[in-house]
Amino acid sequence: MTFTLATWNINSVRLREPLVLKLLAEEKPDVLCLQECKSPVEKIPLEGMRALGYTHMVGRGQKGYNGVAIFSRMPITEVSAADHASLGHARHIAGRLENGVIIHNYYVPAGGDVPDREVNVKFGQKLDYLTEMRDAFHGERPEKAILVGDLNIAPREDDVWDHKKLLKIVSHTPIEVEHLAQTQDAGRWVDVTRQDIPDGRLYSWWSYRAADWDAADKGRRLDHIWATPDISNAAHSSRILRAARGWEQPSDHAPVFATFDL
DNA sequence: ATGGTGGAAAGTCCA
Repeated sequence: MTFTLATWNINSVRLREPLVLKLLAEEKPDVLCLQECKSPVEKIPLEGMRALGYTHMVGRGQKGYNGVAIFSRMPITEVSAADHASLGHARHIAGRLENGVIIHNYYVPAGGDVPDREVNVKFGQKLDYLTEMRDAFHGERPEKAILVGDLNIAPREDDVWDHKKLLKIVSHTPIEVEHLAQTQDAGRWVDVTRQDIPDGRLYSWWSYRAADWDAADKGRRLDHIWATPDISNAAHSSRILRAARGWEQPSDHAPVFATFDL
C-alpha cells in the first residue's frame, strides 16, 4: 500500500478553505495534516473536502488560536490528543490508519520574540512543551508512526537563510535545536524530508513581513515529517510545494509532502 | 530598538 501525506500550517482553515481544496484537488495527498486551523473543531468546513473524497477527519480546535486536524481519504481513528506543558491549547492530535500506522500532528508553540525564559514566558513554554514531547516518546517508544507538523524550529544551518544571523532568533537558537534533537532522539524519529533531500537549503515558511518573499527568499524550514525507523525506509518523494506560498491570500507556510510504500 | 504583514475577533493577542 502506498500513501502520500502532506502537512501544512494553514493559518485559518475557514479563511483558506479554497486553498485547502485546491491543494487536495491538484496534489491528491491521501492524508492532509493541518495546523493553526484557528477554529473550534465543529466549525471546521467539511463539505468541500468530503466532496473530494476526504470523508474522514480527526482534530482538536479552539476559538481563534491554534487547532490541528487530519483529513484522510482512508478511515482514521483518533488515538490521543496531548496537552503538553498544560497550556490548554489545541496543539496535538494523533490518529491511526487501518494499516496500523499512527500519525501524530503537532503545532509546537512559536515561543514569542525573546529567546530567554526569564523575560519571556512563551519561550519557556515552548521549551517545556518540547521536553514533555520528549518524555512522552521516551516513556513509550513509538512504532510504525509518523510525526508531522509545524514544529516552529529550523534545526539545521541549511534550514535557514542565514545561520549566523538567526542564532539569536527564536526558531533557530541552539537551546531550541537541542530540545528538538532530544525529542527526535527519544522517539528514534528519522527526519524523512532530510533523508530524501540531504543537501541544500530547504524552507517551508516565509514571513508575511518581507516586501518580496520570493525574491528575498529569507525562509526557514519549520514544518517537518518524521517517521520511526521501522517504516522510515518506506518513505520517498519528499517535497515542499513552494508555489503554494504564492497562491492568492496565502498561508505563510508551504505544504510539505512525503510518500510511504507500506 | 523598531517595524514590517496577516488572522481572529472586537480588546488586543498571537504569529
